[in-house]
Amino acid sequence: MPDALYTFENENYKNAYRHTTSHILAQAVKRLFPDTKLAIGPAITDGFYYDFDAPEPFGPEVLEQLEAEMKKIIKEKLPLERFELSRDQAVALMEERGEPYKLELIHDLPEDAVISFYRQGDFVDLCAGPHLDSTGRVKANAFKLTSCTGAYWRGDSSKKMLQRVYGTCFMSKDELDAYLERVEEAKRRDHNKIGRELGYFTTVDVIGQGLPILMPNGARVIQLLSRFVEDEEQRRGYQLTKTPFMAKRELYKISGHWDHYREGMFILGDPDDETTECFALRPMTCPFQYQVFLNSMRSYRDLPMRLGETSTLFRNEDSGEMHGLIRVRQFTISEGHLILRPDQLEEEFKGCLELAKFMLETLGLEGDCSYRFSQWDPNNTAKYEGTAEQWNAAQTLMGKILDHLGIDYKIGIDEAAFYGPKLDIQIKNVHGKEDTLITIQIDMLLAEKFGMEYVDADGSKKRPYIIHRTSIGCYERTLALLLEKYAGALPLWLMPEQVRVLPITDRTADYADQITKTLRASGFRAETDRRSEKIGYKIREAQLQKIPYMLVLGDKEAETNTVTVRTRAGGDQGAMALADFLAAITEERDSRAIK
RNA sequence: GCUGGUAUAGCUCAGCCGGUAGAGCAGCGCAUUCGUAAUGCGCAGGUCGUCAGUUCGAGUCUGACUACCAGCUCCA
Repeated sequence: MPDALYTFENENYKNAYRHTTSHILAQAVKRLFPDTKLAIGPAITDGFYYDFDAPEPFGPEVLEQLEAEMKKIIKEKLPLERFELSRDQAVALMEERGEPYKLELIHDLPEDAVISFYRQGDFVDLCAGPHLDSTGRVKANAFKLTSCTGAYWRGDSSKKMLQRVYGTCFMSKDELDAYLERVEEAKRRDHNKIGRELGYFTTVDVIGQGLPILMPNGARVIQLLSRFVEDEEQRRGYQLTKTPFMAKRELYKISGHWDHYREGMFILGDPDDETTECFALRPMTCPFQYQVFLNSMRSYRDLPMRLGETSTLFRNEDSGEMHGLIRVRQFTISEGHLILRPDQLEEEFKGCLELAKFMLETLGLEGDCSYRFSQWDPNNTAKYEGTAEQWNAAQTLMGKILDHLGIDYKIGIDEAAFYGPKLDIQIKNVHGKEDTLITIQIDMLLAEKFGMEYVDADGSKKRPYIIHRTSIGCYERTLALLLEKYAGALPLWLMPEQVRVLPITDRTADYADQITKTLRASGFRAETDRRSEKIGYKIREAQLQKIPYMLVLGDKEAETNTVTVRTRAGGDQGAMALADFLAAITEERDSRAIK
């Protein structure tokens, strides 16, 4: 039998190994805290977890005690034995052992399901398996319990919150250490850390949760990104709009937001008093941009109408949801709506996708993204507008387009917008948590609600289709992911400060200023560091700030009218004529090169 | 919203059993004029997140609130 069978290269073996470790954890918990009830404990991407209903939450000290107990269980080399029971026997066993969560799981199994258990010593768990044959197979020095947090039973926030213990395990201590080091390295790139340290954003208690202040560096990057998007959209036939940040409640009643999204909106006024005016800050741009289309009678010749807006939105997220720049209550998005004839849908959808891909490629993020076809949940229709027929039609159409375009996607049930299915472009942050960066949505419902129509070639009035889309997503989130991707060393064209000019002595400070002036005249963001500090000190500071280019200027350079170039990644590059340096960085900037 | 954790100078962190606040870095001043990741000396900087409570006395103990972090749930 090939050795690879019993390594982590074998996905099945890895999962069985980690799943068995989770059982060892559960056994340790039962030994130390016998009143604890068991929920579930699967293997996951980076390890495993087990959910418990424990009388007391597990703190860090308890995790250490549990690790010690787990080592004992490993040493005992307990064999894992599988056995099957009839439904009645299974229920009786779990009742006897006092495991209400397991009883609920058994109850939900299909009538004809095989009900299997695994036993290791005094510990028995309802489990489909598979497992290793002995607890002794798990390496006692290559596992770690990483955290304990809350998690809802069955992922349902209306159900009880349990204690979830996360852990990881490998087949050697070296692999465990390497994994833990990777996690630490990822944390060092966390935008929430470096974004604050490097002056991209901050938060302030008195302003409130989810309302970050963009500092000069962050504001600059977002300005550069939004200019880039607006120019690119203009090139691709978009018209620019600028619509209000708020509207009367009546607008949201038409769009359906009042019924489906009220909890997510900031409302100004008493929403229940119909005798007074009530406003709400906009959580989306759609109903506002539709007014542009509605402004006059539209011909089939006017379509497609592509509307773009750098649009600030407000969403009243629950208090625990905010995270750095990734999840906030006010954000600005590259929003747009395309109003179309049905025959234009596929072509325009493709155009939106090409634009999104162009943006992602330019930023260097494309390789980190995955696609999700977000559909409604036919069992949860209250969340959605429209009929099953309308949803099926929209989703079938979208599925066809995605297949034509050869998009490799996974399906997300109950992930749709309330008005239609979405293609979400997903990306993971440094913690491995996935968020939507870009979304393209087909909407066959709102045009009807707003009475949008165009006059077709035969003179009859027709209902247009609408695509909702972003091209680069929302700027705050995109900035966060860029900071993480590049650990703060953004591509030259996006760097808030592109060149730092460093005179070695006061004698060359004026020459340095002259160079800075020339660079600025060519549109570069450059600063002179005129302080009376040693060159090593100035370089260190510029390096820590990830400045792409440093120009080190001493008497030699001033005399020969040259600049000595240092790059943040490559160190000293030697002396050259300013014109040559300028030509090189102009090319790098204008091509939006990723270095 | 839920679970757990955290909150001391701009930043990173000390501060014991409750007795009135400490360091390094950053900042400012002076000296230094230096060739590729930290020059030296000095100065200044804090209603210990906020509000209550216990106590002769609270950074330290208790409660509520606010914000931040991780996870859950929810979402761009």
